[in-house]
Amino acid sequence: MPLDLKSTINLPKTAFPMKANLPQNEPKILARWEDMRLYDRIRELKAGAPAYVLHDGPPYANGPIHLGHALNKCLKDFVVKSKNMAGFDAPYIPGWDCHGLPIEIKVDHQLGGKKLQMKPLDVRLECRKYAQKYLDLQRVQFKRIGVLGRFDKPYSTMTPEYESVVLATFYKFFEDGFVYKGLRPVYWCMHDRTALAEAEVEYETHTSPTVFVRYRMQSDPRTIEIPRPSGAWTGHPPETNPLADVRITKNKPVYTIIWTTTPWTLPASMAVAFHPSEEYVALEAQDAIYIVAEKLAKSVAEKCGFPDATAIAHFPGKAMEHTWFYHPFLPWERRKILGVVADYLTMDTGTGVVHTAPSHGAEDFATGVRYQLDPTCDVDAAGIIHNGLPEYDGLKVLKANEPIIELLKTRGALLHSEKVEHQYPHCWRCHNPVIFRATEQWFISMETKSPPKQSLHGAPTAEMSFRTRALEEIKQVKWDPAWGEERISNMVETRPDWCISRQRVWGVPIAVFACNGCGKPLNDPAVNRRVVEVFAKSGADSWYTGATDALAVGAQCAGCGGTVFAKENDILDVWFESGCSYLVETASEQNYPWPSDLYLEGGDQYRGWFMSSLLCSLGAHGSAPYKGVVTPGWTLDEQGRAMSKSRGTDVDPVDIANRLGGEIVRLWVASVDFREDVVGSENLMQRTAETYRDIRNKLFRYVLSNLYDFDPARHAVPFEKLQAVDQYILQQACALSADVIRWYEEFAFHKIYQRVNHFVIVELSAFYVDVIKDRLYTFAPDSPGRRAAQTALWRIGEALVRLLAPIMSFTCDEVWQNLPKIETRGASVHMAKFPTAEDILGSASVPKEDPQQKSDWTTLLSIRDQVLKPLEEARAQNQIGKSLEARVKLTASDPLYGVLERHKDDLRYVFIVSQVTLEKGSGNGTGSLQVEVSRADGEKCERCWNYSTHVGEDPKYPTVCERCAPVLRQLEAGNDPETSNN
RNA sequence: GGAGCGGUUGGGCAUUUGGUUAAGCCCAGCGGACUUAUAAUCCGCUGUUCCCCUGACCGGGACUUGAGGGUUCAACUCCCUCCCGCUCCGCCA
Repeated sequence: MPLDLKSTINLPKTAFPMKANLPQNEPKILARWEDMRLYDRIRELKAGAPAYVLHDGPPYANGPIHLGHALNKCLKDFVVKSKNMAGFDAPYIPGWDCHGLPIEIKVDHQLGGKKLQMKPLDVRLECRKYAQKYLDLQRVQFKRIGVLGRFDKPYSTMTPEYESVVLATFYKFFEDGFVYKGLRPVYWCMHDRTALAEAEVEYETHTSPTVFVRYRMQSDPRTIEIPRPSGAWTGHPPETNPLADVRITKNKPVYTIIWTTTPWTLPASMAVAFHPSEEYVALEAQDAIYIVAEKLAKSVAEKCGFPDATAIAHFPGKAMEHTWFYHPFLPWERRKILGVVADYLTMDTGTGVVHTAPSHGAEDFATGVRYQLDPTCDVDAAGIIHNGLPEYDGLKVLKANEPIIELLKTRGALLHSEKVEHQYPHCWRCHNPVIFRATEQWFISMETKSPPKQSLHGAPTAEMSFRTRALEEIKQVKWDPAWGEERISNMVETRPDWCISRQRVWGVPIAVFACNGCGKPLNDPAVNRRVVEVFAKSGADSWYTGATDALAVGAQCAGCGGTVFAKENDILDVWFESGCSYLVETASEQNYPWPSDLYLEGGDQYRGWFMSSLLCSLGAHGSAPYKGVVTPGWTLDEQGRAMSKSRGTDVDPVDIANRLGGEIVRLWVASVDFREDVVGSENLMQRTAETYRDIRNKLFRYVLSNLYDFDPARHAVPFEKLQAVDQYILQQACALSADVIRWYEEFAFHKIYQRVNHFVIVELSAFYVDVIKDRLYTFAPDSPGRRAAQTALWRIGEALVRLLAPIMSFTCDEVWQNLPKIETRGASVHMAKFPTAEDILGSASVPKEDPQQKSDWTTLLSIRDQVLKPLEEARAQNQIGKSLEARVKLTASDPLYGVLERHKDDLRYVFIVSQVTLEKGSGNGTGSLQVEVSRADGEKCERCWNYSTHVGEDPKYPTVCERCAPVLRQLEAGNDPETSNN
């Protein structure tokens, strides 16, 4: 009777496809999550659990997502999902930053000239549409790569609720006395008569005149103190003052020489700046002495026409601080020029000395603040100079250059002039050169002491400035990587007062009324509260409708007692808005903790969101809004350079999701060490897809395909009754699980990736699975040996599907649906918890690790390697083909022998050979091992392909071995495999 | 200017809290087994130079973690100097 032996083998069987078809299947899984309201159901499930809040930093809603977004969101998703599975209630509310200049510019472009005729309200409406369009697009894209969160109710900075909290936060600063209005230089377009932000400035080549101008020293050189702290300026006895000596003996006037490309700023010149620590020289020319930087002395002397001048004194720039100079053309009574030091001076061009016009440069302005220089701006919105000498008064700044150069000549102050081509800021819209111009802006002071009613960690703060308090708060936060603390501390230490006003339309207005009488801003808490209420109802647009006009009625100006007010037009810096995000979130989510547990954003946010969130929260709430801050690196291309769309080296995560799968993007994110800059490329995505296939097929598909007849409730074998190798692999899985769970806590996702990959490839696929195939396929379906192997596979599958769910969210949910049904299981893997040791081992009484067993298997695996090698040689000599054709003879001495003896029944399976004999060798204690390979004894069993000397002993089945014959008898007896107890 | 990262075998990614022989995985390459995970799976080889051995292979030994120093009984790991590559933030009179 020809028996179809193959049909009696328990071959793997599964509907879980090898090919994932992720681009097609992921959208279906997403639809299922949506239908079942997965996010909400997790929230319901977690109600009452300890909270863990990762607060989302809002991306800017002005384009499709790029790989940096994907990295950011996937990392957050890993954190949130793993926290949920670790037992926390970890919500995730995504947010969007919707106001601000980039959108307004884009909309301006779209509107073209039309904008000029439009009311602000209508422009705002257009901007809103634009932002909403990209919010919607990004939302779809984030979901596409598997990010799970409250996407149906995200936060957005352009909702009435959000806008009202922003305004309330501003008022809090305002009422607490941190806000002031003051002058500050900004980019200014004379043609469009408007302030420009940095993003609105384009650099174009421009030809400027450059002038070398001498400023005569007014101070008596003998009063100048020359410090010699470190001996760097030795060569002069400490008691003498070289400059004074020179002056006295030579009786020549002393000048310094400045260099500038903007002669028109000279009327606003208030100071000359020297670098404090660079070396300066006094050059003696024919009729004067000139002070310039030593490093530039030679080129200056040549250009200015005294090439033979000799250096008669050396001193650091610091020596010139607090000296006085005459202005080159303004009389002494009208303008006194102060000698100052500034460390931003460079020694590569010019003279090493610059003139300082506080109203026409950011650095100049900062220097001006330090030395209390006059910041008055005599240039009006159209760029016309006022209050000047007749030679240039009433001229536009660029037109004033030539007359001023002439004036310098007449006064004998001009030493040299030429034309130079350089990159100069231009207006993005009209392409005319822009200038720096000091205008009135709103500021939050970094130096204002906090009112006594506020406290910081319970300690009185009356004496601490806002800056100091911020620095103190920074210390309370766990910065990861740790250098972040130093970085943000440096920034807070050195940052100027926060300029929070913008002369723009698309944002939250600085909703303040100004007195018509004296111009003083009205700061009336009652009025402020009324405005917030209107904003909360109708949004910030209400500042531009009539809805808020009457709110100051009845108020009185604190300055002049006036009762008529006008509305301010400036809007708030968008960083102020996004900095309020956690204030907004905690205002609406009552059960949210303060501070949040984690902020996670790129390193560019130290200056941005990390800083503004810190300052806003400090002002409104008295402390930082985060306990921890994690910073991923930047995304680089394969050459290790910043990804660039123009260079074509950018990787589009949505494109990857559509071609390879969102899961591949996620797995890539998990594969990189995100704390450093990360490399992404098509190549790496392809490789990640390979890893994905390994995990999908070698792990999940293999597990599922061997559980088709396994019902855990009936068939699971207790740990004690598993075979040694099953116990071993489960204990390995247990160790893996502990590592993985710990690494989730540390956000060390790349370690999880590596470790899981290793487990799947090396421990499972290349070893365990190979070893148990004989049992799985050839043993009777319900035999204890087969059920034991199935139990191990099942427990591994149950463990890994949970452990990987935060990362491989799609696939794990797919696997979840295919695992044997058990009653306690939720509808999605994302509702489950991480496995415990008990879950994996199936027993609470089994130790997580068995040192004896572990060391035995370490030994056995190393012996396995030593056996595989001679098997390969035998194969090369055509002695055997498959390893089952072999018989292995081991001669070992202790301690190896002891290990082998303990596991002698397992050896043939571990080596996958038909027979193993073991002999004790000489050399006790040396652990020597000899391996001999020969052809297996007996004949090949047609069923299980092992070789046996007992093939054919059962006359009914002449071609099978002693293991297979009873199985066949049983099967043929029609025993239901499910109830058989072979 | 401020902050920071990286340099491991043909390519990519790991590991190394200073200590047994540093190298595991993937890819590419070469060779093989199996056709019972089958549009799969598994196994072996694959750093350099030099030395010993040999007819040749095989085998054995030494060397090797950007360069050079230092600390140490011991350095891939810690420190210093440097080279190369890169990033973010700021500045450019």
